[in-house]
Amino acid sequence: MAPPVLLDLVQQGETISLNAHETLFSEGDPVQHLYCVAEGTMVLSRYSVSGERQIMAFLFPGDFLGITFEKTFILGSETLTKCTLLRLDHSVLGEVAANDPDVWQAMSEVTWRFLRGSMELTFTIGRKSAVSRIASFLLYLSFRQGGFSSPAADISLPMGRQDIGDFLGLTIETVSRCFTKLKETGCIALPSTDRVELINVDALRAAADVVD
Amino acid sequence: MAPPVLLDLVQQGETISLNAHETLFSEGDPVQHLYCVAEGTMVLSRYSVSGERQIMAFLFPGDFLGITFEKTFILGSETLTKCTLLRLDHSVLGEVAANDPDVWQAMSEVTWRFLRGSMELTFTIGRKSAVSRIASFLLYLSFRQGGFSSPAADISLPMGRQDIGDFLGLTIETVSRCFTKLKETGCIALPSTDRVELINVDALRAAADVVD
DNA sequence: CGTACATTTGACATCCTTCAAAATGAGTGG
DNA sequence: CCACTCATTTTGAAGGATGTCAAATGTACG
Repeated sequence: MAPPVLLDLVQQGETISLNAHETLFSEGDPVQHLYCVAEGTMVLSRYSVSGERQIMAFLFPGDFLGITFEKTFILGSETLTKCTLLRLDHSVLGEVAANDPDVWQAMSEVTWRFLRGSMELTFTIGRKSAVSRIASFLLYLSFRQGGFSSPAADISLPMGRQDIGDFLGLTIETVSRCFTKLKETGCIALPSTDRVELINVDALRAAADVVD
Repeated sequence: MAPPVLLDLVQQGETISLNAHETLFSEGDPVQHLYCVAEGTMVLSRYSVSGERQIMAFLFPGDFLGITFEKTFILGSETLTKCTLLRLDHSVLGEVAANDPDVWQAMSEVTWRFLRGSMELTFTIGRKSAVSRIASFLLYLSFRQGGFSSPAADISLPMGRQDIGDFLGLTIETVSRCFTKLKETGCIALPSTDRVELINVDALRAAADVVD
């Protein structure tokens, strides 16, 4: 899934470790490194003046951070769990990219994947009810954790309810109520607070309004 | 604002004209051309299975369409007004880009600008009230129409209330009510249905929750 | 076992939507 | 130039979905 060219590159860099709920960089920090998540889960987010957080993306192993042509980060990044990351100096990336069009290609590919995700999120938040948003989110996690050919039926939730709410534009209470509702309607089971089993995927897809 | 390299390129192509409310391309169509809006206003949008429209961006003169590495469009495009566009075959773009890193650079720049806009929209829809969304939207138009150094105080609305609603995740009624509310609070004046005057920009900024 | 924190549930308020009707505005023919 | 018609916008009233506030339950960790 992740472009091999970039993986190769980033594996030449250093490995860094972070604990859960640490900040890797903040909005406005100068862009110095290209990162790749090796283990753990992170978020990219933006805060309003009043301190509200909008999570723009969840990042899982294989995802990149810092693929940008901006001088400063327009999003902040925090860990949700313990994480290990691969890090490459941006100047090195620049040098390599100047001589290797494949690197440009790969960077564009990653950027476009991110853009698609961003538009998907806009669509989800703009046009869907709370239950639909949660259902969509669970299907998204299912794909991310199992791959597109074999979506996972047993999902882990490395993020808390607050994080999910900050992603989908909902409050924790609403998130919780929607989980309960999906459980009651037989779409999912909740064996524990950080785990979801997809019981009836068709019904879940219908709830997410992605019927085809 | 628009990268000169791309403008030069696209000016070598053909000029096409469209009437108001025509479709330039639809979601899923093969990407064959790079377009640049010369005159008029357009939208990029996506439809849900139930036929609801989410507008992802408004396009004004100088904006590009079809800067993508995908084979097919992931968004559809429609005109709001009479438009003229400059069109360049994508194969030509590919050839030039292969030899000229400046073109890649410019394309990335445009992509990132679009991405920033997309995240701005996510933030607006996810975290703001109806009035805040409308206020933010008006400030956005003010910048687009006057430039960042001299935002316009007299704004034209080439889009209808439905379009604004489809952009901000609101109904036409709510959009209308918010306009009325902003008028009543002295932030704006509505000399006609497609025109807005910014009376009290500070108050509007406060309403938009972008105080700094 | 006990504390601290996250999640769930409940009751109520609020905002936005929905449905319906009135007002406004643009285009057309008399 | 004025009346007529159609589409769009505005306004009103009522309902519903989500947010807010508060309490209870559940879970992790010392």
